[in-house]
This record gives sequence, C-alpha cells and structure tokens, in this order.
Amino acid sequence: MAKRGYHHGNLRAALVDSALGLIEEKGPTGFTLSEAAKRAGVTPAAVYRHFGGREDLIAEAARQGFEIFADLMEEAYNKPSKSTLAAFESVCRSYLAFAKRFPGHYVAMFESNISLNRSAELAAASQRALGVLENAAHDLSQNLPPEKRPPAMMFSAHIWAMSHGVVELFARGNPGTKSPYPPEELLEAGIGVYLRGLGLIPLDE
Amino acid sequence: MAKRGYHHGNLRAALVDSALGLIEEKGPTGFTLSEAAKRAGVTPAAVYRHFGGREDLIAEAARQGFEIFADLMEEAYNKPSKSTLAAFESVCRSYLAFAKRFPGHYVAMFESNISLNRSAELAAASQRALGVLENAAHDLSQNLPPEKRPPAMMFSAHIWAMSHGVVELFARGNPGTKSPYPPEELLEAGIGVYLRGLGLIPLDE
DNA sequence: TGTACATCAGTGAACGCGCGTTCACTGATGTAC
DNA sequence: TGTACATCAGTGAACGCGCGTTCACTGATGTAC
Repeated sequence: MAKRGYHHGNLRAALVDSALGLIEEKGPTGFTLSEAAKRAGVTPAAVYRHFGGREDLIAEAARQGFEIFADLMEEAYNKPSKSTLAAFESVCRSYLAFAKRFPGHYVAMFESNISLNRSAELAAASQRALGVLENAAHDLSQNLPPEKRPPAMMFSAHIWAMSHGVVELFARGNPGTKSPYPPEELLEAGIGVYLRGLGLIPLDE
Repeated sequence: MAKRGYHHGNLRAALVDSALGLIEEKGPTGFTLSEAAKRAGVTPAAVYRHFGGREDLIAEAARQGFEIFADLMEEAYNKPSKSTLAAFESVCRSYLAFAKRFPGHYVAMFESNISLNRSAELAAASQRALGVLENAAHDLSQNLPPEKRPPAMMFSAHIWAMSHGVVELFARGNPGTKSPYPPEELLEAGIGVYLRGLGLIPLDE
C-alpha cells in the first residue's frame, strides 16, 4: 500500500491492521483502541482522525473481512470445475480456508458483537458474502427434481452453521479442547454426508 | 436453595446467578466481577471469600452449565422411546433447548474463552456432557452395517458443530442478523438431512 | 438460659491501571504565487 | 526556485471512569461452658 498521506502514510489501514493483529492474538476481548494505536506507532487520539471510535474501527475490520470472504468464495465458485457439485464443495473449502487464514477478520465478523446493520457498507458486504454461499447452494439444488429440492436459504443456512461450528469448536487453538480430527477433514466429511442426505451425491459413492 | 451461611445465606450461589444474568444480558464482555457483586448486594471484596477471582467465577458458571447440559441430554436420551433414532433426535433437540433456556450458561461455556482444563471439575463436567452426545451417536451408528459406520467421534463432532452453529448464528437475538427459519426447525431439518446421508433414515421418508 | 468467646463472611477504603474520549496545540506537508 | 501561507494529521496532556485486587477491620453468627 503506497504512502499517500501527510504524516504517517496510511494510518487508517495501519490501524485496521493492528486491530486485526490484536484480535487474533488476544481474542475479541483483547482489542483496545489504545493498544491498536500504540501498535501503529501513534497516539490514541490520532485514531479519531480516521474513525468515530472504538466500535467503528472493529466494524471496519469486519467489513474488510466480509469483502475478502466474499471474494474468496466467489473465486472458488467461479473457478472452472467439472460440476456444480465440485464448485459447491470448493466454496465450502474456501469458508474454512478463510477462517484459518484471516482469524482476526473472522473474529471481528462473527464474535465481536458488532451489529451487521451498523453501517450500510457492512450490511452490504456481509450480504454479499452470504449471497455467494446461497447462490452456490441454489445452483447445486437445481440438480434435484423440484419436489425434492430444499429451499436454498435453508440449505445454505445448514452449510453455514456446520462450517461455523467447525471453525468455532475445532479449528481454533481452543485452550483445553483438542480437535478429534483436522478441521478440514471434519468439515469436508460432514458436508459430504449432508449432501448425500439431500440426494446430491449417490449414497454408495 | 436453603440459607446455610452466616451473613448472606449463600453468597456463592448468588454470585454465580448474578454473573449468569450479566452474561446473558450484556454478552460475554459485559460481565465484571464488581457488577456481579453489586447485583448480589455485596462488596466486590466479598467475592474473594468464595472465588479466587474473576476467572474462577466464570469457570464455576461454566461448570454448572456443563452439568445441567449433561443432565438434560442424559434425561432426553434415557427417556423411553421407540428407537435409538428417536432417542438421538431427542438429544439433539435438548441441545438447542438448553442453549435457549440457559443462555448465560451457554455463553460462559463456549464464548468466555475459559480453558476447559482450568480445573479438573470443569474438565470432567464438559467431558461428561460431550460424552452423552458421543454415546448417543455411537449407539445410533450401530444401526448401520460396520463397513458404513462412521467413527462415533466424527459423527458426534458433526452434530455438535451444526448445533453450535445454529445456536451462534440463528438462535441468538443477534443484532442485525435475522434468522431465516426458527432455529429449532432449522436444526431438526439439518440433522435429518445429515442422518439420511449416513443411511440412518431412509431417503424417501 | 445466659454469658464469654472464637470464627470468619462481608466491609470500606484504598491502590494502581488502562480504558475511551476531549481538546487546544503544533508542525510537517502540499500549494499558490 | 523561493517564499508565504493554509491545511489538517498527529500530539500530549488531561478527564472521569470502572475495573480487579489487597488489606486491616468489624460485627453477626455459632459454640462452649
């Protein structure tokens, strides 16, 4: 990111970065505006040139997270592949990949108690991300005869729930909980079973 | 709970209760030792007669939560029912029922960043609860021929993940997210699909 | 039943701390001439 | 190219606050006689 500002260069971006680092290292509670400012090499007061306050900074981190999240899932979905099934599974893999690669973002998005309606931009970004998943689910469900087709929204909610559950329970270095299986394997298997249950994968495959 | 103490009666229990109320109302961050003491009608310093400190109080709330959780799931599982399938589904329903009925406990257990190994009692309680779910999954999987049988641990991890995901994403009055379906319905349907995928429910049922 | 005593749950004051936020300021940068 | 000026990003000090924790204490309770 090129310097463009007056003194710091791009303090706004640097603040978001330190916030993400803090969240990642210390959990959602571990983030403080003052500490984020300190990490960016700046006085706490300087933050107020770029953000309305503590919450706005978290919200911006979450917003960026949803944008990246949506991009990654979109990329996975649009990657040329043999089938809608393969495309869908690729999207699911990218869910977990995102959570592991951008843990700070993930926490800001889902564990910081930020309202997704706090700003229009945040709401739009989160809807875009969830929309990708829902689209993938919708397209895949077209492989089923109409009478066996689940509502796309329910379908994607199930996938989302299982993915989120795996991330929260098994993908974190959760103190005291050790995962019985690698999270990728666990999620892949779980979604496989679920898709079989819908009739989207033959039972004996 | 009968009075049994000297001055307050049973301050220890009262403190856990106020902590749970606070967590429920204000989220995991909203809990402070001082406020919990105040709600129990007592000076913050009094807390130290009963707990090592702030974290110990949360840990005790979580421990009690796991005990209740385990009891409820056990009860659901041991309730006489037509089949292992019915018993299993009953356990799943009790998962969500617990989360809705004891939201403070649920948060203390899963969102407070308490290590489950912080004390032997907490570890035991959490293992007991998860053990019930794993047993139910194990018993149900016996309905399958051995070569199609999933490892009980993976089976129960999937159910746990989906249940937890539904709770976190759709069962909370999450600000900004509105659930597309009632969480009970969503979870019941999701688990139904999953069980079909394992071959535990006929596909056309 | 009455009294003296021991116990120990809860008090109240104090602590040092870091927090989010405010404000008048300063001084590096970009711009106009 | 050089100078004067305007801008505004970041400073530094200050604020009031509630936090978790400590400590010597006090006074209600239970107990021994």
